[in-house]
Amino acid sequence: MSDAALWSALADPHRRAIVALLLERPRPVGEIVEACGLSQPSTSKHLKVLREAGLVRVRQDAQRRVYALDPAPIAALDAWLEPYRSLWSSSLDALGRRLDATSDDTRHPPPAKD
Amino acid sequence: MSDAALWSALADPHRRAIVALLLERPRPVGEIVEACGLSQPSTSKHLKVLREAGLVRVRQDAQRRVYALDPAPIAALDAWLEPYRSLWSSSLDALGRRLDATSDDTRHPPPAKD
DNA sequence: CAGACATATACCCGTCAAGGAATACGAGTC
DNA sequence: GACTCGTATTCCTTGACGGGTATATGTCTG
Repeated sequence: MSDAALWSALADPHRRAIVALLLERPRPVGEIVEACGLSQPSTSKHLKVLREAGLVRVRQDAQRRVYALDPAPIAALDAWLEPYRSLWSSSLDALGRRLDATSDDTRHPPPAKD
Repeated sequence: MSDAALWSALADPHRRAIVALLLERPRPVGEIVEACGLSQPSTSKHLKVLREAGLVRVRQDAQRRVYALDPAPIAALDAWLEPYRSLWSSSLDALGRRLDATSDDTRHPPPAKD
């Protein structure tokens, strides 16, 4: 059920941008507004969607509300595509080019997979 | 083409169901229609969306069109959440570093994991 | 070639989500 | 308490999306 909320929350590019922003560090709303170039109300509404999907949590700091990423739903996504992982672990060679073309930003050194 | 198409394609639960069906084995349209209980045209439209997102490919077999899963876009999804994986794989460590990065502001909150 | 079958497309409609403007709410400050 | 700042919520409009019915396209069979 909340699975649907997770997917529809991440379906929006602005919200994925927000999630990416919060991956770097928690941020107050104003900072997010500036970063994604939307109006403040729109940003707040996106944050509400992310909040209700469980993707972010809020910490109140005076008048500011600092949003931070909650890893659990993204871990659920990882669990979702678990059954599909075998599809490309078997045909890894034919896939390397596609992966290279689509991955935008890999700031991580060789990851401890599995 | 873009990963926007991929996300919006997978945002729909019916399409995720179709993808799950095709994970088991390739299927002709009629079988998919029956399985997800939609009308044939609706199913065809969903299949078109999945096709344009690169998630499925078609093989023509007489009058039938057999749809099969293409693993590449799902692998791209896997690549997308690669930067997030550290959030739960080494949960405490990563969280600690993120909270530490917060104190670049003038204040520094206690690391209240709640 | 006609007719049956499998799938795709066109068209219409209801619903819903996203965006902006205005406004309300809450927390600090004096 | 009044004022200000930061954020959330409401109202409204618009455009995209999903579903269904009807129809077109293409393929096989006789």
